Amino acid sequence: MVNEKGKMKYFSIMEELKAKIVKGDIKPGEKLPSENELVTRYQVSRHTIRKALSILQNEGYLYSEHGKGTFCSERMRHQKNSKNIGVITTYISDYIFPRLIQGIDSVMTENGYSIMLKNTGNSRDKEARDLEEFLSKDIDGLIIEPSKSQLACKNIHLYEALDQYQIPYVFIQGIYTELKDRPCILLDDCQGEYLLTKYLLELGHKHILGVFKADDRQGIQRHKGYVKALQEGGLAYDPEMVIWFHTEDRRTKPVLEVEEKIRQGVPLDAIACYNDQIAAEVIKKLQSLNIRVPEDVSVTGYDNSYMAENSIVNMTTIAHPQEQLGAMAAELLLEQIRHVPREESRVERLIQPELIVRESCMRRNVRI
Amino acid sequence: MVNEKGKMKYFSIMEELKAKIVKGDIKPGEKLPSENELVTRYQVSRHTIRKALSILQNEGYLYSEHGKGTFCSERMRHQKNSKNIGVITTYISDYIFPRLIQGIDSVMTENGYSIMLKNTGNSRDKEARDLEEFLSKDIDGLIIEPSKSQLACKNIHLYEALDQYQIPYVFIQGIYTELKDRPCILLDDCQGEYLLTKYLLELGHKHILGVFKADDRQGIQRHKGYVKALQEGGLAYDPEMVIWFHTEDRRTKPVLEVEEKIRQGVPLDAIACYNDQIAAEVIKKLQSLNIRVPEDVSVTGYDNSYMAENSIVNMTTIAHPQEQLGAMAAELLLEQIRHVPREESRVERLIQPELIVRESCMRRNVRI
DNA sequence: CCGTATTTGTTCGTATGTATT
DNA sequence: CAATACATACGAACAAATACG
Repeated sequence: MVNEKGKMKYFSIMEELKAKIVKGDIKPGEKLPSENELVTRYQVSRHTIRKALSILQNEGYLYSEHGKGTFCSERMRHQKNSKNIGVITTYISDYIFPRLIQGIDSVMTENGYSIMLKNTGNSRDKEARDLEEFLSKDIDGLIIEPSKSQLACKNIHLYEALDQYQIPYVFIQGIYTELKDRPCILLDDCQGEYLLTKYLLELGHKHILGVFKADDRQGIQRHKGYVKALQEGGLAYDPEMVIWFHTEDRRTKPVLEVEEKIRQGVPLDAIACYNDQIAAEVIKKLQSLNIRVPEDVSVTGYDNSYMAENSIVNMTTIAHPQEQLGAMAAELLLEQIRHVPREESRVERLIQPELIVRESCMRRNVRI
Repeated sequence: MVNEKGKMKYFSIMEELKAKIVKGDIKPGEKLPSENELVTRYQVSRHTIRKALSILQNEGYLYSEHGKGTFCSERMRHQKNSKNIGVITTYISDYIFPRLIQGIDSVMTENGYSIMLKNTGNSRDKEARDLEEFLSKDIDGLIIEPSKSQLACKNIHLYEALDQYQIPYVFIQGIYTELKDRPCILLDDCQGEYLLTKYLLELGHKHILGVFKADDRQGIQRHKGYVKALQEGGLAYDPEMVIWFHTEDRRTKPVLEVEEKIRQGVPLDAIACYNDQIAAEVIKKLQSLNIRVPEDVSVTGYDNSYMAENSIVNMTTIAHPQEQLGAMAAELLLEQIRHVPREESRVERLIQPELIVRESCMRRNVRI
């Protein structure tokens, strides 16, 4: 009772038709092939076709008229000027999120827009559901923080649907490689980690352990900056000195592997962490191992979050202008909504990082 | 193809079942006869029965479980069906807000709702604008954290408008006295501050300075608990030992007045602060005055926010189940949307506080 | 206006799959 | 394991609305 995709026939037919409608292959008001045509096309019974169609009718994608045919609903076309915009973030944490939203909100409220909020938990499937949800509602624009931005995007068709409906959207923090040309506000993460690593090198560190996230753009870029600084500093890049982690194991792997390296006796005098959160956990772990920060090991964070300023050891980190980022994204989206051409855009799209020096790093006395 | 009543078989069967549900002959949660039983009862084919049932399922009257049966829904059909709900908070800070929203979001998303977010900056005028905005949009319900909940409410007419449009709403954190009977999720702030103050008294403190917010319910309630504990402990309540502040001067007044009291030489061995944020600032100020916490002065916070755990001194505070509060508010709102009567409500509305003891308080040696 | 073909709507019968008890 | 109940699927027939020559 299952087809090759492991789903019910009526369900996959329904999905296929829905995708065509969402993408615009079937346009509002257009007549669908008759039930009998669909029967021969899909090689299923009429009953199965009718089941698929009835779902789409219930969801409002289709309507049918007795004796005439089945048609794509008009109501699926979006009325502009709902004065709503959507925001999709990865997490609703107390880490970056609040100030980001604050920045978006202040600009958007000022311009008379309301914000609809969704989050993905950094899951692609949830992102797809959120996008479909927003596509079915009336929004004038969308700000999206991509989920797992470094992996190939499965949701391209949904973004293409946004294009088709002329709903502008702006990426923040990261961008899918398949959608590189879309408007986007990024932090120069490569440069940021470069500054941090260079700073560590200048303090005389020789064995800098890197801890980076493998499944988002930020992680890859920060790693790049780390490598660049090492090479400029004349130190060989050693893959053994880098710990990679993913969203799923972020709470355990980084700290455990740092501990492992130390137990193995790997020489290290500094740890460059993916962000403040990881840095805070690493510092706690080091202290529990009776390793002092910064006296024995220097640690750097990233983002300049509250943790960087309110932890046991105040961290050297990179400023993350969270609120500004939100405000800039909002302004860029407003430009898109107002069809301001690229040349006239007044929104800077690459934010330059700024090194914040606090007390988590200390000069090493280098003996030769 | 018409029966004696001039209607389709499936249609009249559907109507007959619907009438039974509406009348109460079939009660919520009750199991319907199996499809085959209905087949023999109505003398129609199983397909016809399924067609009738599927309509009622789509309208939300019924749901069916594979292998178990078909059941009458708990929920009644909602007329408004935008599947949007509004949330109005006072601030979008990284203090309470993120986890609160997280709790609301997880419940609401699970039930197919989208969240529209607005914040007031604790301003009544902004709250009025937000309410008007939501009234003009299509929302099925509203969760509101009142702004300056202790002052007389100027926006009653807007809440009455919500009543008129039958848009249910739920208050969190506080409630306007004029709207006391409305559904609401509160923390027992009086009891919370009572626990803290009692704890301080048990540690032998005799001069407990209170710092409270004057313009919201929480501040007033916490002050009440503070007074209650003092009186039970046999200490006279001294208004001079309480610092009141408002939203507008929250960033400066509390710390300045604490400093002032100390310079005046007012004897004090403990400070009970309105929340962790104030406590953190007070601790910083005390340390800058070379007063040690907790050796010289004990300090308590409130909310058990990240600050309580990640500051220079880990604070004794009251747990604020932020995420749970959000989830409970969301569930209460769903009950309102589904017209669940008060007696059948399964949402607790007063959250009991829990004392979290950390290192910001220390026993005093009392000499007599 | 009529007749025919097309298209959706309703109904029945039958068989098999799968979850629950 | 068997019985029960819902889920999916195919086939067939006829009704009712519509389109078109």
